[in-house]
Amino acid sequence: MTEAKAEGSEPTRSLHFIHQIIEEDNKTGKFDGRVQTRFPPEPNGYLHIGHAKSICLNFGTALKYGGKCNLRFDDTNPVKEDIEYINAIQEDVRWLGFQWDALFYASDYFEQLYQWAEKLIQDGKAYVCDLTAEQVAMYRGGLDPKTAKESPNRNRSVEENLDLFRRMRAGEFPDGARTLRAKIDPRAANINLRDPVMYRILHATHPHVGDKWCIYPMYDWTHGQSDSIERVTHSICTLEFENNRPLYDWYIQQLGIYAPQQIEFARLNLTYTVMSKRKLLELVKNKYVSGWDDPRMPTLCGIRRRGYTPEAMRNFCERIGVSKFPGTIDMAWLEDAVREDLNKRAARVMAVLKPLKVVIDNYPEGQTDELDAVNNPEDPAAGSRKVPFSRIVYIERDDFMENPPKDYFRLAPGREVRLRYAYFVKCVNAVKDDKGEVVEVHCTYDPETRGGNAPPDGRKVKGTIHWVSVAHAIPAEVRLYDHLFAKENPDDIPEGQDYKVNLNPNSLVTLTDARVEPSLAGAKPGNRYQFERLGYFCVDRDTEGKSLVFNRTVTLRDSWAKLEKAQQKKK
RNA sequence: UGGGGAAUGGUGUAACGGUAGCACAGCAGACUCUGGAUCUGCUUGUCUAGGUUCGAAUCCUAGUUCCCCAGCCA
Repeated sequence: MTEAKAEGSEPTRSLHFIHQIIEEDNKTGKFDGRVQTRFPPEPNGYLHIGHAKSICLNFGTALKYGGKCNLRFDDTNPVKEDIEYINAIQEDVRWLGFQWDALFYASDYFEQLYQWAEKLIQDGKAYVCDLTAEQVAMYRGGLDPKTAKESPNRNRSVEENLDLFRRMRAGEFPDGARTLRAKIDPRAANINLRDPVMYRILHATHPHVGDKWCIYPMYDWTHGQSDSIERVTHSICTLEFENNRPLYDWYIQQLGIYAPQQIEFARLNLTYTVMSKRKLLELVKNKYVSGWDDPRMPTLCGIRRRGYTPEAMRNFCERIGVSKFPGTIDMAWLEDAVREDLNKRAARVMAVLKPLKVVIDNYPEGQTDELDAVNNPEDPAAGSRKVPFSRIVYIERDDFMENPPKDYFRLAPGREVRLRYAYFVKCVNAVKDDKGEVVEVHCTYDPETRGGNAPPDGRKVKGTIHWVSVAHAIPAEVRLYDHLFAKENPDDIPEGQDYKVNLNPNSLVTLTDARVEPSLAGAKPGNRYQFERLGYFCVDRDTEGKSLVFNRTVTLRDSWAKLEKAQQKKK
């Protein structure tokens, strides 16, 4: 190894293959050093985490190279698209933290596209076909070109084609009666080149251009030229469009217009969820979830409601990288990304999810203490607050065990623990109901441990648990979320079954009897907190007036839970 | 069956003929008023077989496996 690292030189961070291509293009002057990308969603559904990867890539690339990135709706199919989606998509892109240079609609180019179509007809490069959809499929043959044959209408005269096409536009024919097809090669090895359909007849109202058209261009006839019109340099898209690139190139070449460079990358797959728009729509429509923004959904509005931050999302997209390998990323990465972000910024508070009453026998009745609690140990500027303490407190049910294993550090008969920020308490006895369930625990406290400090005798406790004062606590509803699907790969299903058999029946557990510390009074929807020792939570939009509703964004890392699980496995 | 792509630890991603690195997960330990955070250490990898070369994840040849395409969807 030579002295590769010159002193003072920046360690060069490695570029993924797309940025390598761009830097190479900039070096050779292919696009005069210009970099322009775009995010081109179809407004037929809500954006999901997979789109976030594309958004971060496209907008991030423009930002990195001082270029432009537009938002363009590829709205070529009015029967599936809707203004609801157009609005939601814009909101989601903004939430992620990006601002487009221009907002376009592919439908803005419909007239230009139509003119270009007439030009191809004039040049003998397109023809009107009378075959039905089924017939077209049959004539096109299977994957093997040997089974293909050409359309009987392939050699119509230019005049007849032009006349028919104009009458298609004029609305003379019913839906599906005819199509305009590119005259390329009926027996091409690449099936996309076997005289693809350019226009279909669709008497439908378009969400953006209304009833202006009754013929609509196919995506393939629209996408490349739209990029060309906008002068996109690097047209970044997902792998499945590799097969279509030769077709886009053909159109651009026949038209003799500016040619962007298409680069394909692998779309994002995540464990324990589905990303297909069709499936997400089905989950919403058939009420498997409460809506597009159900916090269990991988939609951007869903994870937003769940409490994820845009910073965490962008960081996640940065970390997973960009390549052409269609792998699946472990959901744990996403969770790690939010934890990392929220750890630095979320205020710590105490909340008891499943309350168990603790009476401190030797604490004076009617007395209240105001104890200092740190708001965020990761951020001294966050300051501190007062938390009220009194004779009866709630602790977490899971923090008491009558017959605990050795490595259980929490409260148990005869054991002493620290109540966070308050006192050491020692369990005297537990009171049970007729069913044998512990309903109340009695403790004594040590006044010398006020503030949670160790007593003069140097006594130590292994566990510190959280609590709220019964007299001061605020009731709250807490929604605990888990993976939407019970299997890493929801599509891993038994013969003849459906992916929905893998839905996780415990993906939502609602706790209606939680208590939170009084400082949370007046918390607003969207506010994020760390409930100490439990996880990160945010105030849900269902919160109204006094009734607080929290969503669990993600649990804290829990080495005790891990231990428990491991021990259960041993048994 | 035709065409287009891709293969590096459990997962994802670097290395561009010269020490296989990073992150997540996992394991062990330190520290701790969160079994949190932080810190330290560890396990695990170049699809296979040949070849070129002083030297191959990288170049060549052959094979294997996986993904995508047969909408008037995008």
